[in-house]
Amino acid sequence: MLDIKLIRANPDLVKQAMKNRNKDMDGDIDRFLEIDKERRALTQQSDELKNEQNKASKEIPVLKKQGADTTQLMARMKAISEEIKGLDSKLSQLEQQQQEILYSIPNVPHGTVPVGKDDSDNLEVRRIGEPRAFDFEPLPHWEIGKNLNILDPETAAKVTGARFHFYRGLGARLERAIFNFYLDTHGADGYTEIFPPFIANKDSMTGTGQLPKFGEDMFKLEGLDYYLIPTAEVPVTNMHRDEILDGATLPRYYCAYSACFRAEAGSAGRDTRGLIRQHQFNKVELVKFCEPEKSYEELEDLTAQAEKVLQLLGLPYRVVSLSSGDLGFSSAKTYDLEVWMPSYQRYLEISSCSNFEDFQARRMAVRYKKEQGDKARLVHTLNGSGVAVGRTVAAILENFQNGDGSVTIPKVLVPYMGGVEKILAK
RNA sequence: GGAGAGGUGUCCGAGAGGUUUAUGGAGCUGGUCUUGAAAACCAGUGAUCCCGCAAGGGACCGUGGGUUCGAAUCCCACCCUCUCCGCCA
Repeated sequence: MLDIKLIRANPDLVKQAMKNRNKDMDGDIDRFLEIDKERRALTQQSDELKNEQNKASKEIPVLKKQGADTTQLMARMKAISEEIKGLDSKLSQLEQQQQEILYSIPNVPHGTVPVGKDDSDNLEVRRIGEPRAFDFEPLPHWEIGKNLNILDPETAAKVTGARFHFYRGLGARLERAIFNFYLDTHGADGYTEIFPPFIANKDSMTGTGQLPKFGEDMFKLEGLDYYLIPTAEVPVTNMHRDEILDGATLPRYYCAYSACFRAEAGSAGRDTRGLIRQHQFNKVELVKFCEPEKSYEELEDLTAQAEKVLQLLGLPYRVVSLSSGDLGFSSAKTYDLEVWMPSYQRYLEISSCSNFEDFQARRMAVRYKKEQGDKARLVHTLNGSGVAVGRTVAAILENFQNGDGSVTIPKVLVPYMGGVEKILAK
């Protein structure tokens, strides 16, 4: 949610920012400003009447004690009370309309974000590692998984439906090894480990920006205002909703494992094979709360933290800065980490690290005070995948496959695999 | 799931239709006293949000409705916490 004052003071800046996102919102913004004007005028009227009402409420008992007749005054107050009721109901209507528009406006991209229409305008920032030259024909991970009997989408289709997987044996163990390795690595670097609920309520989903706009991408529990979380970002960021944090405790770093659930109504037909696009997948998420002045420094640091695990695994990847047209709704700036996938013959997103500035904090009312007695200010929130686990399995299977059909386990994972160094072909 | 109790400012805690635009503590800030500290005493402060250049005004006692000239206080619905019982990993 943007600052109303920013829209009021700088409507053209916001309009241009939306155009950079490929969204013409001129009409919405103009309507927003009209409502704002009317709302403020009515607020003033209502406040004046309430002032009169408050004064009368104090006079009436005094007059009564003196034995004076208050019927005439009370009759007049009755009329004022009706008038206030009318104004306030009109006001709450206006507020709701204004809120609706406000919730539909995405964040303003940061000045360093490349302006562009979609992912083809994303800017490659750096490339780490070399895609491997195979001396045999590499297989896609779903075939490797089938050959090694460690990935089983068919049984999952029977038990649940399309876009779910059973992992079996060393495959299941590999999944578990990866997120344990991620948690340990981030934990050692100062991120407090969190194990969150996998279900969150409507207020939380609104706080991080999934609602009201993207409800159809989520699984909602029948008859309840509860949703399966699409990412641990939701419960972890909402931990501090409606709180005023002590500035001395900032920045705060959290890491959390969770299963993630995505309905992804619009993605039918894409990446239908393998682990790339599932309704349920595992992810370790990094979340930060910090002072506004530090958030871009923290974004670089957060991105480096996510990169660290890819480097330790030895996976080749690149970092891209998303263009204004490809940026997520709540984000002011995002770096994607893309891992090399031999079967796709290109880099594929495995992590997304974003600075939301105060966009989420304003929705959630997360503030801080640097010193006691200071005015409360909104924090900046950031998060990034550190990183997606299912896609890591896919990347490991493909990048570290051998000519004999086996897959070599990266050294850092061997202890987590109970000493297993290779998954051998049957 | 059943029964009971309760949600008030940073914390504890009063208040049960009208001089409460929330009593009183604790805390915090400053001071007196003291070699220094503690204690005691004095004064100040009292969350947060909205409108306004300001003066000022308004909102806020779990949330949302309602009754009333007037609601923390009465009524209705919902949410949450605690205790006991049941069930369960």
